[in-house]
Amino acid sequence: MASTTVENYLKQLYLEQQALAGGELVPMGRLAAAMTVTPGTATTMVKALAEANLVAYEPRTGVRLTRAGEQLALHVLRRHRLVELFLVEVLGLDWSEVHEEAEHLEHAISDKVLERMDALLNYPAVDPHGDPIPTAKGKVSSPRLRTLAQVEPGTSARISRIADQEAAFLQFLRRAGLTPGVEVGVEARDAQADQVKVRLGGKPVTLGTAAAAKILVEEA
Amino acid sequence: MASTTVENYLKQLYLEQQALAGGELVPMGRLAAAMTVTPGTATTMVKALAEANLVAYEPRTGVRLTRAGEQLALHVLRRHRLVELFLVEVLGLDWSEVHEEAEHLEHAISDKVLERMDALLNYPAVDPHGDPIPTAKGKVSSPRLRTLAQVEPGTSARISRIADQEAAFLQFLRRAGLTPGVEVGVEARDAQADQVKVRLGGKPVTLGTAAAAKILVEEA
DNA sequence: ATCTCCTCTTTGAGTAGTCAAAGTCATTGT
DNA sequence: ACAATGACTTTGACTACTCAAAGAGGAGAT
Repeated sequence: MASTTVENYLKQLYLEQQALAGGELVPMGRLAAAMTVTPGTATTMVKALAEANLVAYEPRTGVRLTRAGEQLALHVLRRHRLVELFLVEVLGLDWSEVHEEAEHLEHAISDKVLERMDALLNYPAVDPHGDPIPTAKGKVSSPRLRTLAQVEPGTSARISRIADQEAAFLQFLRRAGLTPGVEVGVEARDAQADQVKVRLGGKPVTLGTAAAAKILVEEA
Repeated sequence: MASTTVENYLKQLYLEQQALAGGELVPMGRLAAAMTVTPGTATTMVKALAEANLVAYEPRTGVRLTRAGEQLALHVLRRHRLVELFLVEVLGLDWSEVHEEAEHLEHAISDKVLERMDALLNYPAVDPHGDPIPTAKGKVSSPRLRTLAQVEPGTSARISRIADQEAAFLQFLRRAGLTPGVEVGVEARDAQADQVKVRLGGKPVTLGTAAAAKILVEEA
């Protein structure tokens, strides 16, 4: 069985790979930063993961999950995201706090309990942040989404996913009403002022480009 | 924060202390057996716990929880038992399998989640096996109960608690209908044949003394 | 009174994960 | 072309937990 630590490395590696999009290798520095360990620690760990055939490692270049590693990572992610939704839907916790909780629970939940939660939640497709929940078989749907910063002014879009788990950011979004499912109209975009102006249900909201880039949308 | 390992030692020590009843020290051998580690490992660990003022340790005699250690143990036990009940009541798991699940979850649940579960379950007093759930403040009610093996033939009693978490034993009890809350009449007791005959709702059941001793009852 | 046995403790060693700091390598700028 | 820079790897060391095996202590049997 994979230890909690191994599960975390694989999960983080999966997320970094996604962030890189293309088939590139994840540089060690990124992985080390994501895991908040020193680079030496990441190197040591990755060598062990490569030994176990969970990753392919190119020294001084980077690292990538093998199929086996990816399956394991997706299983961890499935637990994480189902737990998050469960905490919100069943226990009534706030959107902004479930990520931290799930970070621990994802390693302690058996498959049996996981499938019960899945059934109780009626086999949901996405977690409270709009992130897709991998299936038990390890499949994820990941539609290509644009960010709110890329939407042409004058058009509107539906928020589908938040690409940041920071509690403070999520609390801001909830207060602003910028939650998955909500329809927003983009009014103006100003690269110089680093701003995007949107309108939701009549109310205007101004966001920095960096914040808008963390809000993924489907265009109408 | 106490590690998972430390939490388990404290919890097990609490349970062993209870089993001993009197104020005696728990011998190292018992603790080592309960933790399924070698005696040397238990000695090492107990010395570390004593250093942290969680236990009082008398070399070659035994070990006992300090007040601080007991509070921590009760907090772990509270998590364990609330989780068990939650798994049965909310996720519909079987009585016999929740102990194992809770064994892992008890270390991953935050206070916030715990209190939500407590509220959702309407502040229960006992877990699915009839074991009392300590309060958040660390109080436990432990009424003096007799075992089914001690009940006088001719009288009847109500099952209140099962002092064994073995899945196979619990499955047997469920099939036999010997679950907490059930009223049984004791018909005969035979020390020589090592048997207790009971009747529940008309049906007769015969148990060995050892099994009957693991069923705690309130007498009518 | 002492021998025996069993229980407990000590010692030496190993695994998993981590860091600090020294060493190596490739790229980048001149 | 080559020195400087920054990213990565290596090395040595530490913590937490564990076991196997050798050593010590005490309680009962003779």
